Amino acid sequence: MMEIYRSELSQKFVELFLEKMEFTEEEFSITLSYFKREYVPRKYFYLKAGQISRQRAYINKGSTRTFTSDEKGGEHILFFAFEDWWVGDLESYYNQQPASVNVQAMEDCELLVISKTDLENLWIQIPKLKKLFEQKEQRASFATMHRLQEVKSLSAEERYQNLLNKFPQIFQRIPLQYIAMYLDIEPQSLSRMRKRLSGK
Amino acid sequence: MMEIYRSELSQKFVELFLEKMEFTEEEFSITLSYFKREYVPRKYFYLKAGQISRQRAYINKGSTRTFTSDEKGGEHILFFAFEDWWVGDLESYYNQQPASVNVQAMEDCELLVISKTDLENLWIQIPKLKKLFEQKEQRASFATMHRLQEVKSLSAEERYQNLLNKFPQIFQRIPLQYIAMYLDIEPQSLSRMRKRLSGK
DNA sequence: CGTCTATTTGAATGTACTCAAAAGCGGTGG
DNA sequence: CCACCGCTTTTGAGTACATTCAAATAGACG
Repeated sequence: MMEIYRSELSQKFVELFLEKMEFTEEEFSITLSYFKREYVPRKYFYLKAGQISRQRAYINKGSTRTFTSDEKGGEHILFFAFEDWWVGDLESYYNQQPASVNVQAMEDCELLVISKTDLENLWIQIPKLKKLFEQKEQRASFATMHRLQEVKSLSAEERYQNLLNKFPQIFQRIPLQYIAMYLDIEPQSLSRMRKRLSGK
Repeated sequence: MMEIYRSELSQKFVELFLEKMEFTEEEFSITLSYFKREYVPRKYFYLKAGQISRQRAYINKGSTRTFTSDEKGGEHILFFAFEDWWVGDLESYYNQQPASVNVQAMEDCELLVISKTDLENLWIQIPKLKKLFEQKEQRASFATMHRLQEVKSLSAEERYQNLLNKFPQIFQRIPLQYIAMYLDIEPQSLSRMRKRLSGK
């Protein structure tokens, strides 16, 4: 049995349970015992559209992109995700239906995952855990709404500035062509835009 | 006390509680006693950005648009809503913070509303009611995700076709200029597009 | 019937796109 | 260590399509 050690966990993961949720050490170690580590090397997929998502995943290390493909081969990035984010397709998870999105590692990823059945057992043992996941889902839902509002009301240039404000290091971790997919413009256009704006 | 009579309710509202949720007649009449009617004439606002949403609203009759305004005065429609839909700003409702969206009647609306405090009391009396609202929230969350995916991956023309497929009667109920805001194109462009596509 | 607003049509403009090629960068193996 | 290869980013030029500005038509409502 591959146990997950405390020392290998991100500080945020420990905080989440011990501080924010006020778990006892025992509750935390029970919880931890249900999680498994999953490594996803750069460019590999954690989830492919069409598959059924049977687990929840926490990013302990690395980054991912969640994207859809259109029939013309174009890819459209809905979200990037970094350490301390949860990723997946919740609709696929809850309805056990094919996922509509892909989740691909942008850097080598170490995920902490828990299967649907394990999680359901676990929150019988520790009821307040259910609240935690409901909270996370609500936040994810609000984030999706914010993203929709952003996409609808801001120009590509404004969205680019927003992204840089939120993640100033983004270009160190995510290649330009993917940032272009996030903004829904061509890499050439992003390159020109970047040049134009950096001269200010 | 303005009681709401069964005969004034849309069939869907009755079905929702009596059939889908398997309420008893008593549970249903308790539930109904908490709801109030609210009339919103065409062009009036049910909710304005900046206000705090303190209730949930069910559209018994009419239609609304949920939209954001940008600093240049542009308006961007996130959703239209018709009979049997729930509208509002959930983030504002749950966090008691200013709403980021506007909800405006596109036709004279009759809403069935329940305040946050009433709903909280009600679902102590009838616990399964909480499940219902959680379900509705989850569906709303998935709908937001679908809309985001649509906005990102389809062209204005494809989104127009989608809209027509989902609501063939849309032009009978929603003026062209608002459909243009939904598609994020200018009314002139929609007019030309419509002409072009109708000739097929 | 007249006024106000919404929609349609026309023509000119601009911005992001496409196609194409050059430059930059990273990794591998000689 | 450097030379080569593949891939990413940048730059250039021409094009297409929605936008803007402007005006004409159509519809709604008193």
